[in-house]
Amino acid sequence: MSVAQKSSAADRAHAHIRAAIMRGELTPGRMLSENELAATLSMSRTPVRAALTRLQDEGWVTIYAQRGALVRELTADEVRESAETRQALESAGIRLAGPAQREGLAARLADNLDQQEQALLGGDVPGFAVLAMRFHRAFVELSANSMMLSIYDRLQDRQYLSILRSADRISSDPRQTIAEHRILLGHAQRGDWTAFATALDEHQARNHGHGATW
Amino acid sequence: MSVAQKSSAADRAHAHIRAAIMRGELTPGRMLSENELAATLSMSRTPVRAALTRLQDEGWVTIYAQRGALVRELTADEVRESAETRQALESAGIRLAGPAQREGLAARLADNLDQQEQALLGGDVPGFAVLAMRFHRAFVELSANSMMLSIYDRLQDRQYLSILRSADRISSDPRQTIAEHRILLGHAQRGDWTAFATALDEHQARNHGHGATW
DNA sequence: GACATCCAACTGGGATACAAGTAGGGTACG
DNA sequence: CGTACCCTACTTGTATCCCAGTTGGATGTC
Repeated sequence: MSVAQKSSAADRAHAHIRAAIMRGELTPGRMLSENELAATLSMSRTPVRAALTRLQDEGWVTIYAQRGALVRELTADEVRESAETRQALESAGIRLAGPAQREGLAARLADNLDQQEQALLGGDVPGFAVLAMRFHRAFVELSANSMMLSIYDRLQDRQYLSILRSADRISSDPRQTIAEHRILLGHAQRGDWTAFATALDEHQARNHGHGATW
Repeated sequence: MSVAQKSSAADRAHAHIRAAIMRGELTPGRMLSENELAATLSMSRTPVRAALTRLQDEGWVTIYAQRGALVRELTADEVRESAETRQALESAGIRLAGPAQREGLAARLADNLDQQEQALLGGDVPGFAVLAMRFHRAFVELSANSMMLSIYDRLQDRQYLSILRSADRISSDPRQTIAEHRILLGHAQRGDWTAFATALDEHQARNHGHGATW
């Protein structure tokens, strides 16, 4: 499959705008014009429009009738609600996990944790954030439930920026975070899934409020 | 606010098609044409297209390029995954509930249960199904988390038909369902939320597999 | 009859044209 | 100077047009 997947103009527009927001080029409060976007992307308004409505469904922008699309700010409430929802799915993932799913978990978590430590030693905060996000995503993967996973991804995706920002705030004591992660890993290695679930709840409760989940 | 909310043609198209699917007029496997829909709705293809893409995002149809939009069938896997996800959110709702949210719960559940029994006595199975859905939705409402609630609504909404269908299958022993619901109510009335959460888990586990959650 | 081929009638994707609504600045008037 | 008004320059919403891809039946061939 070396041939590039032919994508529609609408998909390209969606990816472009979304990436620009994630990179921080398009900041909240910025007003987007269909004409302007169409011009920079060398396409007509039609696919741009489709992309914007999709971005609205995904929570990135708000479209005001006859006025334009506004890049949305994540409110504090939204961050909190999103974190709560993600935690709910993580807990469910643990509960739904069967032996087959649990099989390779400990090894993967251990590997991820090593990388987390290396990232911190190298001062790579964004790298650490991504790894921590993957660490938690692994719990939802346990569910073997693609619907849950897609919902989770959407939430985590949308929070990417604020998670990255909160990384700075938290980096004062990242060792504490990793220590808690290591406790989870220990339970997983021993196969004590009840203790694992309990520890995850506590871990989440401790992080409750700052928006990031790790 | 007696004036009817002015809605866009795209919104009308979306509501129309979605309602037709929910009513069972448009059955899975049916191929929808933009031209045909535009004609029956007396509008151009443009708003119809917007509606169809949105319906695709919501899981109602699948759009095949240059061929048309297919009304989707709910696969068994999808029903199972959806049920698991809904249960995850219900459990989270209970856990997140504060005293303020728990306040009126018992009364509301009791009222709902009375209506459930009346519906069954009257042989109103669809009515019973709707009431049972509301019963479970109440748990998610406890979370005071609008994001969770909207995700839950979308899942429940999409499963509406299969839930209604499974109502027939289950109606053989609806008293058992109501009895379990009454146990939950009892815990809520006593304020024993730990027992409530446990009973909910068991209740869900018992229903696991038939797609409906009640 | 079986099969390859072709072609016409569809499909949706995108570009463009037009309609309708909004916001804000300039202007006339008090 | 303040205020109401209006007009212009935007915006999105919808309609229409064109294009490329798909499909399935008619047709020709063996």
